[in-house]
Amino acid sequence: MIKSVYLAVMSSLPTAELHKSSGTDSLLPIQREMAAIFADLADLFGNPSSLGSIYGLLFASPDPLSMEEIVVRLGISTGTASQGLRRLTELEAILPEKSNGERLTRYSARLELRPFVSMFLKQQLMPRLERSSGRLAELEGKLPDLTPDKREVLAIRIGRASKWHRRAKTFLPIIRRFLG
Amino acid sequence: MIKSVYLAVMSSLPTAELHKSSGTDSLLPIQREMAAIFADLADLFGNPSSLGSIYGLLFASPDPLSMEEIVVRLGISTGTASQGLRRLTELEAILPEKSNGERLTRYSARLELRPFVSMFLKQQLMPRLERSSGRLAELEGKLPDLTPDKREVLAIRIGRASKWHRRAKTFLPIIRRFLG
DNA sequence: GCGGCCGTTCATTTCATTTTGAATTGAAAC
DNA sequence: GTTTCAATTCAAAATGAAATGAACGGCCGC
Repeated sequence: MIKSVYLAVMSSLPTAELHKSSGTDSLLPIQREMAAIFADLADLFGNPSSLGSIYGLLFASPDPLSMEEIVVRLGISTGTASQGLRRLTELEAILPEKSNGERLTRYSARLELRPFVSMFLKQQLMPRLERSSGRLAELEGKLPDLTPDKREVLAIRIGRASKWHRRAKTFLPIIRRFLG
Repeated sequence: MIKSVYLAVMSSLPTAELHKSSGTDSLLPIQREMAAIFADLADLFGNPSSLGSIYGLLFASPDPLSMEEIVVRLGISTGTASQGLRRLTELEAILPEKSNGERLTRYSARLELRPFVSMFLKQQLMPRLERSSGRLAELEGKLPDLTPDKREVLAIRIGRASKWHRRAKTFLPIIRRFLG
């Protein structure tokens, strides 16, 4: 039924909430748009868009927000918020802060891009590239089964695919340094 | 029911097919593995894995294959094969060849990586980065609505996100040249 | 024309991923 | 010890992308 974060926020936010802390109102449209922008980017990189929404909201929040506030502002469920906050904390994309005297944890966005990119490359790209180049290497073991003419062709092709992998792997650290 | 390309090929390939052209048999395990490797890579980059399977099969085929042969060898439907072949042809990742005198088209893999990477960057990444940096720029127009203190914080943050985008966009052409 | 084979299309199905929300946990306050 | 409230868990529901396959279109040789 609810089709987007935009609609969710537009429709589900009680007026009371809007005015709880005056001066926050004018921030909402910006937070909403930022959440949407980061949601897009998140799924561009294969993450659930809710991750991006949460990060985007925090990115556009001068002050740390509690999970409750995030749930209300984005119109998402507590389950999604809880899991998203955990994941973002693991990625070191956000910072949980136990504020003095209060029970609840508030979260703020880390503004550096480096940990983000770094984690993505190290956790998503590298392992998969390693695995597929390993499989390519194993494939060479099957070459002796083939007739000589086919063996020659396949040897060349496997070699070429392996070269792609090597190039990609040398590139990752460079990207990491440049964006960090 | 059928859980993977591997199982599909293992279970659904009639023995008759296996022996139609002798000498091709020993190639099959390699083609199967190559299809699986490329299927993984395809979805790593956000493409349907069938695209990767088809390309991988052709990559491990010394001679061009017809759609029918692809369907049989991978155990996929004609619909999937047809769409996959069209897309791969558009991406210039494979080469369709109308062989002399025969009605059917045969396909072979282009072995260069460049068109692949190039198309991916140009068609997938660039447009989305452009769009989100556009949205960020528009966001600056909403800054005047805010109180001065919040305005200052948000201006800095939007500026930072914009910088990320600029960096990413300058990087893409470099990657393209390096991998091409 | 006609017949038959390639290939495409698209409504439907399948499947994996993401989200939900109610029940549960756990820890601080009293 | 009990109450309370933030936060987590997880089975079930919703979503959306991909695959299916039967119906369709069109081209080629005859």
